[in-house]
Amino acid sequence: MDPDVGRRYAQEVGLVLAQMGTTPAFGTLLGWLLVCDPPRQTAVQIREAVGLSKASVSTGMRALEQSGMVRRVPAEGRGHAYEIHPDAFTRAIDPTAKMRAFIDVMQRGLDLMGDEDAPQARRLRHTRDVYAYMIERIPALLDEFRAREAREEEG
Amino acid sequence: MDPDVGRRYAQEVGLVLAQMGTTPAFGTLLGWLLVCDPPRQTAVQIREAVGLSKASVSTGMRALEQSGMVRRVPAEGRGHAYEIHPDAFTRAIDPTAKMRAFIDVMQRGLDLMGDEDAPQARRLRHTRDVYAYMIERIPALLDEFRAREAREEEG
DNA sequence: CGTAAAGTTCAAGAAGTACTGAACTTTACG
DNA sequence: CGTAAAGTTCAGTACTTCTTGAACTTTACG
Repeated sequence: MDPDVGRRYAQEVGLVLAQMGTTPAFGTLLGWLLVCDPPRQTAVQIREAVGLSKASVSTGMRALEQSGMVRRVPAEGRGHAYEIHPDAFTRAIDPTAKMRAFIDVMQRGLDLMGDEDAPQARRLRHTRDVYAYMIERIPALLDEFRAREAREEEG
Repeated sequence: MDPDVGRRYAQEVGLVLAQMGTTPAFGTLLGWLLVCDPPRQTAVQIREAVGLSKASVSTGMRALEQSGMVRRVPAEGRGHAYEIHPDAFTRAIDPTAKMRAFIDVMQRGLDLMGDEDAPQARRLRHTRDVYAYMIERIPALLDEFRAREAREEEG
């Protein structure tokens, strides 16, 4: 991929991720690691590729590391390189996070009301229960996908 | 529920929703409509309850209406009242929205690469496919929940 | 049909946040 | 072991975005 195209794509990913609450820089770095060639790159390479400051690369890469999406690997010469985890998104970006937050705030409302079975609690109960059900079922879906993926790689 | 407790709870909901990209005022209004008694309230009542300006209530309620979470109902006397839809959250807050955004940006990366089967495209492909699979299966989960809910109301 | 309440719109101020330059610490080559 | 590259930290700046007061339009009661 053309380096210029890659840089712009990384920024696109940055925008998408930013709309989900990360900083643009965080998403840009992730976007670059998603498409870069070779897949392992040093901070200096990344910096030159995406055009962020040394400070932003340092802070952003640490956040990516802590979130478990990216890992450090030894590099020849000085410093170290970074590599995105193959299924970084499924590992770190929990699609049920939003639902959990809803469940929590609904439950808190029910606690404040005191009587969970009161008619006025219905609005809160319904929302809590829908999301609780979804979250309960989603892990099985992920397992199914992994099984299907494994089957395809054999066959 | 104590009016003061209700107001503070509405603000809590506002904070939770704000972390998902809405304005705090939007979430606060929604939070109030979740727990208020009576469930139908005029803009003036809402304004007094949550302590937002007339302007914020007006703008916020319109957004809630357009998102389909809240509907206007005729009020006695002047003006009109608002009422939250029983399953406002499941209707309007699509838990797959985030996944769709990821699928789109992964696909765009694959398009830029040209060759979808290239080894360097693997990182993009994997993420796209996981989320596509999840989205495909989630509607069935919602149906299951509704069926279960209907069964419980009979029994 | 006049008037006051209800509702809308928008410019301006306030508040929060992300990026970076610069100073500092750590690392490792020669 | 000196030095230069690599990496970290943080205060300041630039930017975006939410809220609101105020002026305006619409509604409906008397």
